[in-house]
Amino acid sequence: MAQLQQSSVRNRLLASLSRDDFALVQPHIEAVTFEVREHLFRAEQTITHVTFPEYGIASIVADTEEGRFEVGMVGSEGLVGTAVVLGVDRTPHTCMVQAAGEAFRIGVAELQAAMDHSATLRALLLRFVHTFIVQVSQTAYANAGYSIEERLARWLLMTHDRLEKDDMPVTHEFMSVMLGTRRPGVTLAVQMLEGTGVIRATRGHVTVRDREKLEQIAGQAYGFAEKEYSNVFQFPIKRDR
Amino acid sequence: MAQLQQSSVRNRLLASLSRDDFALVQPHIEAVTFEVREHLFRAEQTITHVTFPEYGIASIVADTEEGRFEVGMVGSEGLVGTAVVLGVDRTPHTCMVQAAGEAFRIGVAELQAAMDHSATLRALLLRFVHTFIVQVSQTAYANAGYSIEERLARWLLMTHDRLEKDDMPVTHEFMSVMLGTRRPGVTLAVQMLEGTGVIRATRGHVTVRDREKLEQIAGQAYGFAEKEYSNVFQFPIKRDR
DNA sequence: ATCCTTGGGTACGATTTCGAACAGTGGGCG
DNA sequence: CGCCCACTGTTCGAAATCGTACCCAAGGAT
Repeated sequence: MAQLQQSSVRNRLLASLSRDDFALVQPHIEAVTFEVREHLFRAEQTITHVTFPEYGIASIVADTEEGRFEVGMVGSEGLVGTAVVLGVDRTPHTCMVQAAGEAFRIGVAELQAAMDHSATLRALLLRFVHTFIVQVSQTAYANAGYSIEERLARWLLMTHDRLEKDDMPVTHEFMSVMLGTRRPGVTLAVQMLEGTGVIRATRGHVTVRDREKLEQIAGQAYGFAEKEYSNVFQFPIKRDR
Repeated sequence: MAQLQQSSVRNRLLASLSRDDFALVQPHIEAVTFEVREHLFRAEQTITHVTFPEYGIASIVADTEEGRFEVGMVGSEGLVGTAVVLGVDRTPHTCMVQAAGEAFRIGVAELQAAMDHSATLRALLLRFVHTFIVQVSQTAYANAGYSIEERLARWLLMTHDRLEKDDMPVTHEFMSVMLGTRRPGVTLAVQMLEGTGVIRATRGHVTVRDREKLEQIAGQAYGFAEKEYSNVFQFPIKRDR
């Protein structure tokens, strides 16, 4: 494979590395593609790689005896495998692909070595972990006090932030798992959102039509994690396009 | 002040440090006491210290325009100020004392320097951050799918884990803020728990009487964060006593 | 063109929680 | 000793969500 050029990297973290830090990890990076429903790692299994998405979205879900539900999502703004960055090579969480895409990944040992070697690399990755904690805590907040419609609005916004198109291929069933509610509840919420014209829904697809109004509907359920990300990194989660 | 001996430290993280790592931070440690409702740091304000509780409990709460609610709690098993450990000196969260106690604390710059210097110190503190992420994600999980009674049971268990006595000084009002529900809902939940004999409630106090049954009531809402902690550290959150 | 699987729409009673009052009451304080 | 107030108990209608079931429709597969 031709040597990877940093300038062609879309992932915000990799793209933000200093020249030296990029040179440190570059030899160990490999390009991969991932498909919907694929698992990047499973609960309680040893994690082998840390993944930096280029396109697509990965969901971090908690697996319990009573089903799974989403605690966070990561696209090209971040990395998958925060546990590894924190020095733990397994976690009770599972990582599942929510939207197919491409990514760069690096082996656990190689990343650990690079992080031990470079304080600036370490600092960058740890700052992302901080923003991820805020994201998870906002999930907790949204689950505690917001209606299904508001939480769905939040989820659609977060997905929209991480995709290039306004059209997202998702089913009601899938969204109900992500939100931790029943499927008919999602159907009603979708209809309400569609009624106000902020989205259009067809079989297996949701299209965002009025993002601003969608943010109004989501209210405080959406926003503070995204604000924290841009505070910490000086650029927003959602890229201009 | 007489030189602090590691052997007399109760905080699990400080106590787990290697002799060398402890010597590294020891000169910068100062002992403090904290009172109920005191703030260790406030949302969006610069954090000056990282705190290692010896006794008592700190709550990490998210502050929003529509009130606050708890995303996690920390006692002598951990540290307060994960953002600093991750290289960020402010956060959108607020830290409030839930149960009065004592703690050791260290200035941000001194801790940063020590962490830069010692990979093993860094590794220990980062492992705690990992367990904290799992705790927050379990809060998200509990909020999504469990009744007030179950969530209250979880909260009481978590508090019980971090106190030395079975008696906790808390009001319904306080618990309702922590859980993000209305106060009368807590009153009902308390009565239900009291009815089955697992707790005894008096004005401003809750006493745990049957911890095992309380765990049964909490079900999956409690447990996986605690399991992860003991996985990572090889000792449980709750100390024998 | 037809089948059949998957996804979406609907219904309905049961249950939980909300929102907003208002009424007791324990115990510290003057 | 009695007042006062924070804390607890209770009520009630409204709203949201649940649990469960059944039917319809789209669109790929054969």
